[in-house]
Amino acid sequence: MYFSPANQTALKAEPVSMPMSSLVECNTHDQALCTHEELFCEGDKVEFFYEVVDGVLCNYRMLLDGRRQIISFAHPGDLIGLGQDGAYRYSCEAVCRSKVRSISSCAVMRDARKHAGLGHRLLLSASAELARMQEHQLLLGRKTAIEKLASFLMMLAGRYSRDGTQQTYFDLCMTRTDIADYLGLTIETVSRNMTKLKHSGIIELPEATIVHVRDMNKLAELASGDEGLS
Amino acid sequence: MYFSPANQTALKAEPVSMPMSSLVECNTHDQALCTHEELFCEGDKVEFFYEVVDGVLCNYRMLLDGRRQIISFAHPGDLIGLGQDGAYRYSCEAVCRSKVRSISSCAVMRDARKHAGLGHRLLLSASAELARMQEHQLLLGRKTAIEKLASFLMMLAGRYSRDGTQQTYFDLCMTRTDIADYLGLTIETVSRNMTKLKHSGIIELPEATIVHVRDMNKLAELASGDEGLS
DNA sequence: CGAAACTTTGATGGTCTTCAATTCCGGTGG
DNA sequence: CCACCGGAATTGAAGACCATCAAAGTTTCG
Repeated sequence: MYFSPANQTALKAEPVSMPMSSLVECNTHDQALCTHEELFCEGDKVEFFYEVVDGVLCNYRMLLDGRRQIISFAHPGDLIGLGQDGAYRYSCEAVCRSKVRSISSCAVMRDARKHAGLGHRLLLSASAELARMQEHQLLLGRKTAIEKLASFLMMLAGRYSRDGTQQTYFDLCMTRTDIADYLGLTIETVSRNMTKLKHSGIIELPEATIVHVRDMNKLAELASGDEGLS
Repeated sequence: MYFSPANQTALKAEPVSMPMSSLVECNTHDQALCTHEELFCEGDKVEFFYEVVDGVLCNYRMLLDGRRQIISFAHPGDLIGLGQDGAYRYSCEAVCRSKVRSISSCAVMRDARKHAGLGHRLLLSASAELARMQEHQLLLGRKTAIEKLASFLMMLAGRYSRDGTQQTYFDLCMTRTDIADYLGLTIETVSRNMTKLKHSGIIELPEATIVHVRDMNKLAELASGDEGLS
């Protein structure tokens, strides 16, 4: 059986060749959101797609009793709202001050029929999304708390990468609650394991939401799940 | 906040209007697989897409130490292998005797550029897949063992539905190991909770892999997570 | 029939959750 | 400037749920 050398690769941001908005012939509208502001809600009618310009948003689903699962985070360049027909199947809110560009979903679907390029771009976006979700499912179903956290930090390091190299110093831009709801854990477990990573020298935490990765290899090992914390 | 009346709807098989194979101008090839036979492996070069003709297959990812997470099951009419570029990002094997129709992936991508219909069909397939995966993530991250199992049975009841109504009597077509690896549990936990469902009168188990749902409403309540087992 | 694979059931233990209290941090107003 | 406040994070103690280990029962199939 063959395993890709680095399971994390699928999590890296796929470089977006061109802003979506420039491929569609219609007006776009920029919108600023403050922390925890809702972009749309599960069940809302789909009228727009959104391209993240700045900040971070999260797509999430909830159970009736309030349990929440964050499906994915959307970073600058990411598209939000693809693959919906009719009504959104999840909610979306900003996890920090953010900016999005809204694009008429009708216009996109109309143009997708005419221009093969746009259709292809949509399919690529959907593919990237699928890959990230598969990685996330493996994490949710089979990784331990510390492996989940390590994987999460690796993902962010990849997402915030500049010219292909992972970032070792970045702002999480979110609370422990957001992290917990993404990893299927509680805030206490996230906090405890963050402390473990700190005490083992793998990361530093200048502030609660600012991470400095000191040992990316060890972090990657932990994330891949084939090694525990010594 | 709005919640769709039944969270399970997204899990129902989206009726496939037309077999994929009839939309592509190329030779197709039917292939029979026996239980646990591999269709392809993570890392393999993508040369074909597959349309399930009969049986059930599973897409899965593994960690180095053998932990396995089943990403999705593929039932008749489902497509396998979409959204890959270059190499498969997961492995695929038959969970029971199955038949698949292989279609050249090059031919599909070529035709997708020419025929808007095919491109649209692919996008729809990808959308349906995304919806199912979101549901699955909520399950993996936030549901209890019994809720997971109830959700799983609801999904199968929807997938095996005839003319829109859920099936109350069906064959799981898979072992406890497969179920456990799909739900992020162990076989023992699956077995214990299957017994709980049986003892509470919600289901009957004529055989280990054959389920007869006696109380679909109660099962749905359990699956939605807003009610425990009395 | 007999062996192997699968399932069920029991006993025990570990990981993560829950509940609770304290600390930390940013912002506000005295 | 500092006390005060509220939200977030951390830390501790106890408990629940699920995993692990082990053994017996069941089914399948040569």
